[in-house]
Amino acid sequence: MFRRGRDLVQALITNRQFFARDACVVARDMIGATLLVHGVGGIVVETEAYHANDPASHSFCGRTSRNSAMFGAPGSAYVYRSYGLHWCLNAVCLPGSAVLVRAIEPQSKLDLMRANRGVDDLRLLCSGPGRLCQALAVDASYDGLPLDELPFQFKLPSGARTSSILTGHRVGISKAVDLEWRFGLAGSSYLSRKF
DNA sequence: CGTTGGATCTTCT
DNA sequence: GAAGATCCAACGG
Repeated sequence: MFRRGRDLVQALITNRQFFARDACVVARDMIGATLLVHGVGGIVVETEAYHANDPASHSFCGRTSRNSAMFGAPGSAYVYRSYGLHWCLNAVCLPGSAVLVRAIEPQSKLDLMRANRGVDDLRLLCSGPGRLCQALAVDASYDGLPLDELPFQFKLPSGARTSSILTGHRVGISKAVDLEWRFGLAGSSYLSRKF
């Protein structure tokens, strides 16, 4: 009993420590981790880092009601609407910085994801920030929630990393376009686009 | 293959 | 009023 509780606290501390670092480092380290929402999800295969003093970041011009979750606790979710249609899910790192989760390899509750997306092809379920939010049914009501508590589950891969990480330019931005802050799992069939 | 335009909301000018 | 961390269907070559 005591042991269980102690391990739980330990896990929460390490989880918070994991996110309370440079967003680029966190973005790279998140590749291969398992992310679930209500048990739906899979393995993170593509991420992008956004810094507090990064012209491409929502937080660059300071705190607003939309981006306030970016200034919350490290390890919490920042969810925003993109192009008026899609939701995008981020993991908050140091204050004002975050990692955009761009693609997931579907693993858990595939049929639920298919139903949420209205698509059968596994490769089209979570390969893109808007797609994965639709597949995992993430919307504004998840903004600010901690990723290490239900309905979220976030687990780092156990053991040493076996596959290599791709690096590239971030997608769909017009500022700070030269930075290579996009990361992906080499060889994955579930990336949103080529590197 | 590649390109284009429409859907539709939030923020800032 | 314009632009945006997007997606998809409809084109054209």
